[in-house]
Amino acid sequence: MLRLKPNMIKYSKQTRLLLAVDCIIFGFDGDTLKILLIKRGFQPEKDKWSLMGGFVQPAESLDQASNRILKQLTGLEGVYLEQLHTFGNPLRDPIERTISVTYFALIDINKYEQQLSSDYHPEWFPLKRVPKLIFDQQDMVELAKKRIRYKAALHPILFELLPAKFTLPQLQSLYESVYNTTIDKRNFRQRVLATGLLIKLDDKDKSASKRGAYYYQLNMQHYYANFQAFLNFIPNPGNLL
Amino acid sequence: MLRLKPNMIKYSKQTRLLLAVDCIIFGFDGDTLKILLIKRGFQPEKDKWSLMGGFVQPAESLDQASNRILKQLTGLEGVYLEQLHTFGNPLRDPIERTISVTYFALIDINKYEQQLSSDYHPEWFPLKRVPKLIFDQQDMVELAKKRIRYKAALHPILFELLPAKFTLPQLQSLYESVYNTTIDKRNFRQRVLATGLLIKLDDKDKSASKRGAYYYQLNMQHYYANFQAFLNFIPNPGNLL
DNA sequence: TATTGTTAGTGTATCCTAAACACTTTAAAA
DNA sequence: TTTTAAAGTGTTTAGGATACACTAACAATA
Repeated sequence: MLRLKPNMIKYSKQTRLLLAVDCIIFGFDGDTLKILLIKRGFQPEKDKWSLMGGFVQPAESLDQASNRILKQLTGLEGVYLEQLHTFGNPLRDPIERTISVTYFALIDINKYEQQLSSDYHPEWFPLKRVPKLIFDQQDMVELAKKRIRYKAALHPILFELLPAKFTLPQLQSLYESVYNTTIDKRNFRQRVLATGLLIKLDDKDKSASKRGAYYYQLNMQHYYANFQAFLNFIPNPGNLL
Repeated sequence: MLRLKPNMIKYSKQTRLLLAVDCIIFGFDGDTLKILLIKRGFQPEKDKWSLMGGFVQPAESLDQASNRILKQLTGLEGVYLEQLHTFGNPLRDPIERTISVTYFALIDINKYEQQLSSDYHPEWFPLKRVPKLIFDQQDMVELAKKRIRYKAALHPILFELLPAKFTLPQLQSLYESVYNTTIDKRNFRQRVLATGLLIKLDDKDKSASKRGAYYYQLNMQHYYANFQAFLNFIPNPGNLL
């Protein structure tokens, strides 16, 4: 295959722009869906609440950049991270035009809490009480909320917010808080167990009740095989691939 | 509100990158779903089949850029255009790192055919016979195919591919070709008409049969109101907003 | 040790939507 | 008039979603 030296040709007349990645990081504390914000460390808007972000470096892909940024703040690797949308309004950053590729992350909030990332003064905010954010980051958060609801209605992504072992009451509470609704316990258990995605364990979580609730874990085989098909809203999901 | 002069502060140490928009343009000729490709007009890969694209200009947003590019090629404005994904692999363009924000467009192929855009030597290719494309554009097309199938299973976007007046056999043929399947005529009509989205007109299209098929048009009120809810795959779609 | 309080866990009847299924109508062309 | 090709139309059946209420476990307390 033909290889060209980097400087043989250039798109010399075109403008070059700054490119950043911003992460909307979701966590679930057992009760409320939250996002993780930091105090911005540099001008402009220094010390204002902001998403965790950073500039894309010359040798890294966008996925790599988002993983690096997420790790910087949370210490976590290999978590669920998905590209959301790219924001490119010319005036969105008052200093200099900057394109922002946004990603949303779903993390196990317990794993995070063991980490230290004090430089950024991070704080979890319930989705209903997100403070004013810089630039157009409000829009980014809104879009991420929509996307997570949309996607979770069709695919089993919410498990990414729970520990490896979780109980059905925990899972139900998660769904209820994502969709801001209540679900009948019996129907919920029936549907979720019918997917074959869960493996019942022998031990119980006794932290939330005297009786204790059985732990479950994901059947990872089924999880990957049925990720597209989860709640069967789409007929013949194979056709969509 | 505070206004800063452009040069007061700059993110001076960061690398700036080229930013392009590429459009995956879908059309339906009554039989097959197709995409519109051009012969690339400059180096590298001059004269190879390529998506229609262009660099983002300093004063335009990403949406504006995609609309400009789409109009350049097709002459069309106000068509369905949706941001798809941003591709930013460092080596995707061998000359110089270029970020590509992709959009997919759904156009009425008949409106297009009246336009002239000979500079680009554009050609329609059935989705199953797309030629080799430059860079990572093959991936872009694959992703766009997935997205259109995914989205059309939940929202009435496929109407954007048809003329304002269309027949039910045409619509069914469109769905069948998007999902590469066959659908029972009676069930299809029942479901589609039950949405209340279609208004039956008095005249018929006699081009495809002796008997002729009644024309329908969209009820635009319902169309916008029910865009999120179309086929009711998602319960309480209001919750998703 | 009996009672109370709180959460976990379970089954069935009903309804509604999706799927399967075949014949009649229309109108031009032969 | 007969033939041909596509348009148009209803009903039955099956399966999944929804509604719904009581029992079990266990610790704390009286």
